[in-house]
Parts: sequence; structure tokens; C-alpha cells
Amino acid sequence: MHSKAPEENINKSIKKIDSYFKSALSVDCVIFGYDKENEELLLLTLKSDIPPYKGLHCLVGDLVQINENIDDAATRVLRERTGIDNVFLHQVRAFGDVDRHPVGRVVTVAYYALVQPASIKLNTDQPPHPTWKSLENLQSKPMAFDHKEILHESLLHIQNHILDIPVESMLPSHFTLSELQSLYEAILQKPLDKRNFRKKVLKLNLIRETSRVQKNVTHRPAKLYTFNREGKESVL
Amino acid sequence: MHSKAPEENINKSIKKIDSYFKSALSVDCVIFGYDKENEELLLLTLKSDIPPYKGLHCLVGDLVQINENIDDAATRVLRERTGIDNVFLHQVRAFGDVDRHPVGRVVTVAYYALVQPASIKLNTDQPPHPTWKSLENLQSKPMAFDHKEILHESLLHIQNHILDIPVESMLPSHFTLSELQSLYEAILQKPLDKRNFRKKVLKLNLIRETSRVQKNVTHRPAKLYTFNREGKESVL
DNA sequence: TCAAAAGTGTTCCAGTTACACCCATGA
DNA sequence: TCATGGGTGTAACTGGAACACTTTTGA
Repeated sequence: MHSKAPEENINKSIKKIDSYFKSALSVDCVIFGYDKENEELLLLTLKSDIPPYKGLHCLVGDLVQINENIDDAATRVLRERTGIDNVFLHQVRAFGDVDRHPVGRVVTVAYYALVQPASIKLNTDQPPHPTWKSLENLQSKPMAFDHKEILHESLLHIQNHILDIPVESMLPSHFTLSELQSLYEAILQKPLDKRNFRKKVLKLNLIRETSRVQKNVTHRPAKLYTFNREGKESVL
Repeated sequence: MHSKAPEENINKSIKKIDSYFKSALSVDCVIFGYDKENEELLLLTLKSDIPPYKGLHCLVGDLVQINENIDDAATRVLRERTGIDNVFLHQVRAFGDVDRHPVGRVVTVAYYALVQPASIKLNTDQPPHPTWKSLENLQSKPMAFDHKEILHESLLHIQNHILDIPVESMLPSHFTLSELQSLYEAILQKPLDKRNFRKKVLKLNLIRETSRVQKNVTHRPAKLYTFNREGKESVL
């Protein structure tokens, strides 16, 4: 007979958990924004105040509370630290190297979201002072903790799932095909063929033409399009 | 001036971590095996001894130690609880619902591996008595914790990454094309066309013909093939 | 009339699908 | 000679890639 009385097992489990209770769990949000004017991706960053990373850029993260789901924690942390709400956060994976955090054992779960910086009011005036940074500029700079690796994996993730991610949340409700193409090019970091791109997105039924056109441009005004799956949640 | 003295921040962080220290981290290994004779996938299971799940099948999991990477933890837990060593574990994602574990807050990180049951000596005689179960039979039965969801997500993951996962670890070094096809069919849970399958795997250079043939069969003996990327690590 | 970006089709190639018969062996 | 699974090729279709000129507008 191998099994034991249930109470004994519970006590054993609790004791074991107690003894393992020297680690913490955090979430880190990789928030990508799209800057239409400069046709580049932005990353929402904070300034780390934890040595030895004090002053370096870091992702929007914090500890998970005892009584909240990790998905909910990501939503809360993003709201509390930046003011951003109502965005879709999708898990990338857990990062759990022993020495990834100087204060102690902190395993983190990474989430990404795609947003439109122009439509978001950040709490820039209060700590931790969230700011948008050009993704390209960030590449040449160090980041706090293992956040560079997390950023890199997250970017690879959205590149590999380009057709499943909710890119619609990175653009206003109406946009031109050129704007959409530039967004895809910014994410994939490679140029796309104009005619093939248009054929493809229309074939896929991602978007549909509206009756509106561009205004106040010094060239032939483009038709405005809108997403068919407006409001549809991330598939991935 | 918003920034504070470093020591103050460290202390604040430590205090905060302490107060959050009521959760634990675990790893769960989803170990898929392939049964050549019955042409079906197997799952390595333990019997849970934690109420209210006592007696139900569960994945191979345990708590992560304070000083080990989560990837290392998965390797250790698999070895300690089943005797399996030298397999490639790949992370699926973290599962962190508040009530997923009856003993307390336990966030888990799931890993999968693909193995060949016939080549593995399990510690079946000692607790926790790992045993292989038919994946199909398991579907109709409940499992402990949220392990059914973890299993389901892991299966979807390997199906979606079929060309990147190390299927070679599910077959002996030499195998027939029909055996390989049956394995793919078992993973994808759909039939494949024989001629198209052969063209494809040969074109992709996954495998190469050897000079050996099947022995002791009551029909035309099949040529034996071997993987080109023998020993190559999981890409994904 | 010029500058700027919008808009539009075709051809080629590669990869995927569907599909049926003969072959080699042991019983 | 029969039963069993092994082994093979072609035609049709689909999706991706390459590629250049005309159109519309405001300045």
C-alpha cells in the first residue's frame, strides 16, 4: 500500500510549499505601439530604479498578487503603472533564470499587446513615468534585467504569428492600404510588394473598403479601409 | 526629483516581495510517447495523491527549487519522478489561474517532450508510479488540477509546430516510411496521403534512405530510413 | 505642369492535392 | 497463388513572387 491518509499528504505538501517559498512571480508587459508618422514600432518603457539596473529602460512589470490570475495580473499591472486599459494581452512564455532579478528569485511571465499610442493617455507625469521609445533605437541600448531577451522573443512571436495577431488595435478605425502595409513592414522589418500586399489582405477578408477617402493630402487621396474583424479578440 | 536612494528601493522591493510570498512555482511535463504497434500517442501519467484529485491521472510535475532555472527544474522533476533523462523539454507556457491547485497558489510552467516509450526504463515500481496511458482513452476521463487543459494546449502546440518538433526522438534510429507516416498521423490526428508524404519528407531532407531493410515481415520488406538531423536539438 | 502617392494585372514558379496500380515477400 | 503492405508518377490547382505604368489630387 503506497497511498497515505489525505491529511498527511496535505500537510506534507504544505510543508514542502513553505520550504520552497523563497521565490516570487511577476508579469512583464511588452507593449508595442505603432507610430504612423515615422512608420516605426514603439515600445512602452519604464525607467528601472532597481540597482544595478537603475536608470535603464525596462518593460512594464510588477509582482503578481496572491489571489489574482496571471492574466489578470498583467492587465492590472499595465493599468496601474501606465494608465492603459482595455487592451488585449497575450502570453508569450515564462522566463525563469535563477539570476534574472537582483533582489531575489523572481520568475516572470511575459505578455504582449499591440496598441495605438496616439489614442492612449499615459500617466507620464507620475512614477514610474511610462514613455514610448523607438524600438530601433532601443536595440542598441542595454535594458534592465533580461528584458532585452523578453522583448526579442516577443517580437519574434508577433512576427511568426503575424496573421493571427490583432494588428487592428495598432491603427485608427479607418486607414489607407499604404498605412496598413507600412505597419506590416514595421512589424516584419522587411519591405512588402504593394500589389501583392493589397491582393492578399483583401483576399483574406481582413479589411473592407469604406466610402470615405483621405482628406488634406497633396496627392491623389487614398480610399479608407476598415477591419472586418473589428472587436474580434486575439486568436493566435 | 522622483528617484530615491538605492538602498531605500531595495528595501522596498524586498518588503514587497516578502508580502507577496504566498505562492509557489511548479513545472509540469507533458511527455508524449509513440506506440508503434498500436499506432497511437501515449501520455506519461502519474496518479495524483492530493485531494480532491486523489486517484486521478496527472502530469509529471513538482515544485521548482529556489536556486534552479525553470528549464532545469523540468529536467530534474522528470528524472526524479520517472527516471527519464536526456530528453528535450520545450516550454509551452505558464498556467496561473488562482484556484488551479487545492493546496495553495501554485503557478505552473508546462513543458513537453517527445520520447520513445520502448527505449525508456520507468521507475514504475516506486511512487509516484509513472505509467503510459493511451492519449485517446485519456480524453474521456477527468485529470487532476488543470492538467487536461495543459495537455490539450500542449497537443495543439506540437500539432501547430509539427515541422519544427524533434519527432526523431519518438522513433528508433531506423524506421520505415510507413512508420514515420503513422507517427505524423497520430500527432496530427488525421490521415495523410502516402505518395505526397514520402515526396515531402524526402524533399525536406528530414530523413535519408539506408542500406537496411525490414526483416521477418510477411510482405514485401520496407527500406529503412534514418533522420538526417539525428542529435539536432529542438528548433521550434 | 509638376510632384507625390494611389491604384491596378499578368506571368512564372513552386508547393499542394488528388488519385491507382504494380511489386516483393512469406505463408 | 494469395494476402499483405511497399513503392511509385502525373495532372490540376493554388498561392507566392516579381514586376511598371497610369491616375488623381494640390501646390
